[in-house]
Amino acid sequence: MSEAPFYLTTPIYYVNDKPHIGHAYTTILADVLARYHRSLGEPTFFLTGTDEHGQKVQKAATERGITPQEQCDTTVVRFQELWERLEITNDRFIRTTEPSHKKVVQEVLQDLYDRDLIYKAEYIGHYCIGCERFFTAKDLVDGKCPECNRDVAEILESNYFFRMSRYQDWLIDYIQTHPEFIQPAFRANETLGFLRQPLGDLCISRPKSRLSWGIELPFATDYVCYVWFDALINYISGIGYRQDDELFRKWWPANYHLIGKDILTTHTVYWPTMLQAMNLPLPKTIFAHGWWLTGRDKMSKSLGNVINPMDMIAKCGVDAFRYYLMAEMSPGSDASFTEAGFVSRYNCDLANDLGNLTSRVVKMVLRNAGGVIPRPGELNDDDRELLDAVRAATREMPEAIHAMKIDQGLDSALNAVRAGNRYLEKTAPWTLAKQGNTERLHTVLYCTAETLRRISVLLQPVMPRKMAELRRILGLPEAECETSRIADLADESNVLSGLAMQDSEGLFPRVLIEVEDTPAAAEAPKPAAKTPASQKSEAAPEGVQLINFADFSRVQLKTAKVLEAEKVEGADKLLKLQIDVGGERRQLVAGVALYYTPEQMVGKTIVIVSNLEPAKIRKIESQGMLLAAKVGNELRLITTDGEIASGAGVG
RNA sequence: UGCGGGGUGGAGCAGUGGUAGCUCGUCAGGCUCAUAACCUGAAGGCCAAAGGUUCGAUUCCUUUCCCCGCUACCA
Repeated sequence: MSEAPFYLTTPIYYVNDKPHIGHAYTTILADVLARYHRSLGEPTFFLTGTDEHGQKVQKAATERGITPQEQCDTTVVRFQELWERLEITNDRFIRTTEPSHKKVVQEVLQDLYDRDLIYKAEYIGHYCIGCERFFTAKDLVDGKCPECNRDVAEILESNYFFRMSRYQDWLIDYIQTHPEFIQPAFRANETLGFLRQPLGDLCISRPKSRLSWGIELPFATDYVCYVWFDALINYISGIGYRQDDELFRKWWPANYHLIGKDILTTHTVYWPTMLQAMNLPLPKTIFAHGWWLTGRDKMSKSLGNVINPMDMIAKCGVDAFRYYLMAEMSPGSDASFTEAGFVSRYNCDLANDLGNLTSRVVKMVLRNAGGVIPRPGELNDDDRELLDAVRAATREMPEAIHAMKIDQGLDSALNAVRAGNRYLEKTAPWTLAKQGNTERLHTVLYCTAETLRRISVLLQPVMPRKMAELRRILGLPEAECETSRIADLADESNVLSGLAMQDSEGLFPRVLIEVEDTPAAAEAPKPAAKTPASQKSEAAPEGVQLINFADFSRVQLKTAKVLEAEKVEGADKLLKLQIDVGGERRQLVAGVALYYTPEQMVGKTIVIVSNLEPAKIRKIESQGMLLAAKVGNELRLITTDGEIASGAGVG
């Protein structure tokens, strides 16, 4: 087997975040990969950790009246405990507040500064006193604070910049000549698309007056290092860069940086240019995975549809949770997380196929072979067919792992399990027992047990606890239960015969779906529990949602008279209207410019939604919405049949 | 509006320049060792649409339509 070292990382998670399924998925994926590579006999190093500097930590600490470091120390355990619970076997957990990391960051900064790769520049910033926040010119709306719409103060600010722009052409060339560098391939295209625009220099500092919780710039002690520059360096500071050369040389460059697709640019643009500036080789592959969706929406806290990993673990256990995440998503694309899908996969793959196969073998060995795994006789074609199916899975699993197609590897393993159930059906050991055909019976029981043993090895990286339990059931010595290596499966000597099989309550007991299961609801992806807002009405046919009168009454429709109308500068679909609503003057922005000229609008009586919350369109406030009928390329205003006072209620 | 992703049998998803595959579901049958499980068989797809490249495309190219995310001149 390969002796090449294998180094992989997850992003470091922001310590102030609450762990959610996105964190859990990335980390479990990394853990599964790490375990597989160890299982294949490769020296492996798996790094994860937390990003602990920045505004949010500082703010949270201030609110709680503790130091930022204390804030980090109390929140970091949320990740550490979850990883322990999820059986994560990272070799190191790096925190960006560790002295060793800070030292490395400072040395890198000093080195780049000495080589004129970091420089100081001044620019105008905009500060909102009310919000206590800075904005760039681009952020402002009508020259005002985008948050509170108040005036902002212009402040001359200085910061330090990394000369990222000079690496643009080099990076484009590198990405084009290294197809394995950014995976999946379409993410490389995305990065190249980003690089078609001129690449600016990267601001890497914040004045301490604005942000004090960070790593001090060694050449400018009134500044701290800002976000990514500090965080990205963890990938090398965590394995001994500028601390232990031998260690660093052993692991760098990384085989994989696993990331979510949301932080693609930082990893495929910022980080490579930083490494190039440091004269370090680039990681072999940056792999961006997709997101877990519930129904149609991205899982996010703001949508309130986060599935708490812990909830699902409580239901079926950590191993099943890991299995589901790995089997259900093809790494790279998005996938849906539904409770129904979870339970279905658990019952089908784990309970019915694997758990049940185990149970069948256990019961027959206990009943028909005195509880001891028997010695096989001559193998016939059926036996060889089964063992070949297992060998195929043993071959396909490493291929799948190296191609980052874990879902397919698991499918191969499950195919071997199904072959086991098929084999029992074909050889019918229960009949052999009745016939007293002991030799054949023993051979069949042995082959099935051996199949289970090998499958336990193939699936151990995904389900470490349950596969250890399976190995215990097979009577393997305790020392061999917790760890196993695919690399050892090449040796096919008979290790099971003579072992005392242990009875089992059931490896994966079936679970019942608790959710109410109308046929339609079972088919459609279920929204996660507790998403009242997204639940569509169930009575309405074909997606039309019925509302009751009370719902309708909430919408206030009124007549209005158009007083003035003008085109919105730089927008070809919008008109800005001044209207009269029963004596009240309002401004309204309407997307009707393609159908009505401003002159046509003036004097018209229109119908508006008068209690719609104001919104900004093209930075212009719109206080309501006019009604119009539209089909295809035609649009007609809704107006009244004859004159009526403006401000009249419509209903 | 722009960028990105996607449209494959009832559902969820793989996949490949050369007879279209998996899981679930459905229907029929079998078995009874087993976790109301397991096994066999069947039905069900012109791989979104139209062009093009090719000896040949679901797979490559172009255009169109639809869906999703972000975005936007939806409000």
